[in-house]
Amino acid sequence: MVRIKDIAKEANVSEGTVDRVLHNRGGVSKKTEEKIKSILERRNFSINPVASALAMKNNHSIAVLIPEYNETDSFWKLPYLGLLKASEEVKSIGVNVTYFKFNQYSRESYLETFNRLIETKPTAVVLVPMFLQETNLIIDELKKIEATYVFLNVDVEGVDSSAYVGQDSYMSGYIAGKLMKLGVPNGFDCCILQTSTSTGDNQAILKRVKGFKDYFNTSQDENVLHELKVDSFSDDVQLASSVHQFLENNPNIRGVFVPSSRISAVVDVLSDVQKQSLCLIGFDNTPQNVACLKNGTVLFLISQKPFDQGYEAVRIVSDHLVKNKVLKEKLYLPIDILTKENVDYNDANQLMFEKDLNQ
Amino acid sequence: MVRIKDIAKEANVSEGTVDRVLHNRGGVSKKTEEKIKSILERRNFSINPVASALAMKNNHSIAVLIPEYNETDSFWKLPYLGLLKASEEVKSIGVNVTYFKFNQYSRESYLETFNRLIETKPTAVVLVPMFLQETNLIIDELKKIEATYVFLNVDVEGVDSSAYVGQDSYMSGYIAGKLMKLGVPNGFDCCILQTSTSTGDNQAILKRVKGFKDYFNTSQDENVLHELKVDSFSDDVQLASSVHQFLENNPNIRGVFVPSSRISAVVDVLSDVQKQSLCLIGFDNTPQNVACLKNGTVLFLISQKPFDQGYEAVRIVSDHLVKNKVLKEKLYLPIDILTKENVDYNDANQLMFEKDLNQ
DNA sequence: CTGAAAGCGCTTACAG
DNA sequence: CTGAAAGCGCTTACAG
Repeated sequence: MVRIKDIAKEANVSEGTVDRVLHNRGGVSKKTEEKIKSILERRNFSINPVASALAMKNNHSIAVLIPEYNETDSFWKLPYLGLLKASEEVKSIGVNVTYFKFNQYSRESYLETFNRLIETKPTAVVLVPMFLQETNLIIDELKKIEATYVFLNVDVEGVDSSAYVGQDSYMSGYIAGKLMKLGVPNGFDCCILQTSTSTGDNQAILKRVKGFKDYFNTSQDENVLHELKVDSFSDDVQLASSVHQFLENNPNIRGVFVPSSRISAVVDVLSDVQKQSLCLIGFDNTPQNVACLKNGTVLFLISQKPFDQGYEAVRIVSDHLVKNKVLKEKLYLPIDILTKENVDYNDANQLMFEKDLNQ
Repeated sequence: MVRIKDIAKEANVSEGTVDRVLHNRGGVSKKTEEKIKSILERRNFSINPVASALAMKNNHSIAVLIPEYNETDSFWKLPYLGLLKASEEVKSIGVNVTYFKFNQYSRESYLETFNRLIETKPTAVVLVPMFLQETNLIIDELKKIEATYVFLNVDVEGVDSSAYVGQDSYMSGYIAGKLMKLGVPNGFDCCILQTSTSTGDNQAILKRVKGFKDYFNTSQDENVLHELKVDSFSDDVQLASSVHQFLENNPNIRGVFVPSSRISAVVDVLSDVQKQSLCLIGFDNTPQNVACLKNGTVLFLISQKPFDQGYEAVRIVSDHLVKNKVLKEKLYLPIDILTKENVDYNDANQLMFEKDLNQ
């Protein structure tokens, strides 16, 4: 390993001078600068980030603003684990990550939690921008203190952000459309099943639906596309009656697309015959959905790679803070197509990390 | 931040003694040990990994034995880039990675390159075990020097290894079978198209074919499965004549499965009508294959995630060396289903890394 | 069983 | 414009 000391000796200068050209701090004569640069190049020098971090007492801090999760509402667990994994890794380059969890159904909680966050004066912020109006307030604050901030999982249009880490929702819906066409025999119909009320991550769902429809409309085969809106996925009885009535009225339907993460709720209210005859496609690898995939009722799930989203968000921000890498505006994660057969292979990384956690 | 120095002062001992109890190095009286431990606890001390890494001069070395690549035969480029990315990251925890490239068609090159590698006395080795007999010799050597070694991309049965990073080939073929069933209308036939001669990664291909057939046999629909073996994918003229003759003799065929990475060669010899009417499914996201996916001739590609394979191999070995994490025996990477629509999102990581390289 | 000191490779004042 | 020296927090011999 080539050290600054080695470069300095070869150039007949002090280590301080090498450091000055390495970081463009100026105050070095053109001549020595050139000389040092050429030696740097030739010896293929690269700074030792560990020593650098130690000397600088690198105390970058990333604060994360993310919804809390629990047993029944566990979607945010996976992004959180991904964040945690990256946090552990970046510790060794002097980056400290702290978490602030809010209630995703409460604007007050969102804002209040952010206020606690901002008091810690982080150098960068990773946030899930749940509520548009409040997010605008937050962004104003962040700009004031000149913090880098990246959006995680939810991309808000019309709001500047340093970067976004998540999925291209439109395209993921488009792909769901393609898979649906494959799963439903020609001449039969499909439907899109969603709630009529809006929830937090509505934005993504709207885009998925748009993508899905667009695929249907551009494709030449003629399958009719119906739409069913229900009040809630949580009220079993009502959901059951809406779905059954709808399917009776439209006996030609052979495919159901659920653009939210709640397809398992739909499966729960279907009869065995319906499970057999319908091609079901949904989103997100929640435990419940994965169970439906494995028992064969759901044919495909599109995964957002939530674990990876969290992981990448912390990584790119760290690399930006420590190594001055440019933040990519949009970091779109893979659109995973999950089937019964490949789902178990899909989160080796995440499983390994969870295992480590329990040790 | 609480430092060792602070703990030492409070306990009226030297920093060295605190270090001894932190790492259970022994040689500390029961009494002082207890005292220090309680202070550690109370002050909620945790070691600064940056300083630790620097002081330890962590000088682990990983040597990688991997096939070389070039323009036409570029499969190994992606694993290499993945290895490179991880190498950069683990530098900061004191791990150095060096590369040794061999000619994948020459046993002599394989063995001779390994001999050069072993002279550098690496603490761990990542290798692509191309030739069975030679691999056995290599493993013997590695055991002698007690080096950790992990297999990359190719898993060799009947040979001990510390770990394997790659795909579950059988299952990936099985999934190809499932997708083929979706793409081919009921009542029509399919065929598996492969070379009759064996090549290096034959093992994987055999397992894919087995998986594919198994899916066909367990599924209730009746599509007949044919097989066509050709001499080589490189001889266009001959390939064209074999394929055309075969398709004429079996006009009922609507799907072609190519279990190697060469489906693009098959596409090149098909007529426009054939391209239209056949459902084509292949392996690996080589540039040529991706082009076929994008222009719509190939419906699905199964990806091995070659970039990630390289990346993970270096990461797990590093974590093993530095953090004493146990090596997972089999690290199966996701079985990616690629379509025209999602292929561009699939290697954001790899593309970002390539961009960084060029800066 | 314990301490004092040097060193890991880089950065940061300070002096000139 | 440049150098010498101290320091980041931990680890490693070495001496006792």
